[in-house]
Amino acid sequence: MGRPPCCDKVGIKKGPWTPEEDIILVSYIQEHGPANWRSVPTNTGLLRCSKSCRLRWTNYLRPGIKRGNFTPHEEGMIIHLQALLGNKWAAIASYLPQRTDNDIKNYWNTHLKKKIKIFQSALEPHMASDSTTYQFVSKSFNDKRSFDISSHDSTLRLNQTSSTYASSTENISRLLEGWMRSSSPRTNTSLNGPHDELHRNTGLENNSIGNSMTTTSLQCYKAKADQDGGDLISSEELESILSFDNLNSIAWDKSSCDSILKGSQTTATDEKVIHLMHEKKQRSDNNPPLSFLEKWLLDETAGQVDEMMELPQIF
DNA sequence: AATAGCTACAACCGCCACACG
DNA sequence: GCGTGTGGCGGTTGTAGCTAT
Repeated sequence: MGRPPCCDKVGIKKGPWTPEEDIILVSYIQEHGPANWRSVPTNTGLLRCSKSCRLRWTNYLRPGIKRGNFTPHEEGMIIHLQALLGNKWAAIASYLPQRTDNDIKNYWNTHLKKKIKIFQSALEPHMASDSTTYQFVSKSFNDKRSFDISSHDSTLRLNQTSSTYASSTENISRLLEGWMRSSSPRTNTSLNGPHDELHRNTGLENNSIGNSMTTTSLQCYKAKADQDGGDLISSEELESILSFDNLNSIAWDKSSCDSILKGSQTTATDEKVIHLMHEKKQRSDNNPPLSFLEKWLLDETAGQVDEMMELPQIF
């Protein structure tokens, strides 16, 4: 016997919500809070299923939702995070608190995917065989420090970025937790949340960590290494962890890495991770400036492939 | 003016993970 | 440990509005 539907389909209204329905839903939630969705249709008399009520609230009626055009900054973040995380719209949305996952998903499908596709097709004939669109776009963003991060301070903290980007350590921890879950056998999760778990695993105190993505990578690495039994962590996994730092182009400064590790027991793998980070920085330093590509990607009116044909000149 | 095609986005569907009895 | 209910997520669809012919 299959699972019964979330609600009785008979007599359930579908399609666009009317303003009257919205008012009923909003006033109910204002009174009772956004919980126990199953009881919402019954208690409000709405001829909608609980799921529909929840979606209407989370995607449209919830306070603090920003509507309208995406800014170039938001667009850049979506492109970058999508390249990094894939179609994890909820995770991406956690970095844009004013946008819903549905909004971001729609925007990606209707605007950005197209741009990337055109970009990719224009690029393909001219790209070296080991280059990918992601790497290219990623480098482009990194080189431009496009998320308002100064390129001069090697110990940058995320609170120097705009208010919406990676604005909380919780967001970062959530992201890392997701990675931890998918890349290693499931372990007991913390009673106090993933952030606490990270602190426990790394042995580093919250106030000494700050919001540095570099630090976060190291935390993640150490937690992973601890889970796997010390230094049993592959270069590939390390690279994967370190790729988090592409999020905001935190500078790869060896001295800051050393200071981060100060106070915790330094192992051979610690040295390995620092070495890898150093190498990564050197590679990144050698990348040619690609800012015009970023401009093109972020340009609402872009779309002329002709301009892209200029690409080989810079390679 | 009519209509075919396209675009944007709200809403729906199905699946999954987790909590709970 | 198992079955069930619920909420969350990502993919897809439906449709209103716009544009081109």
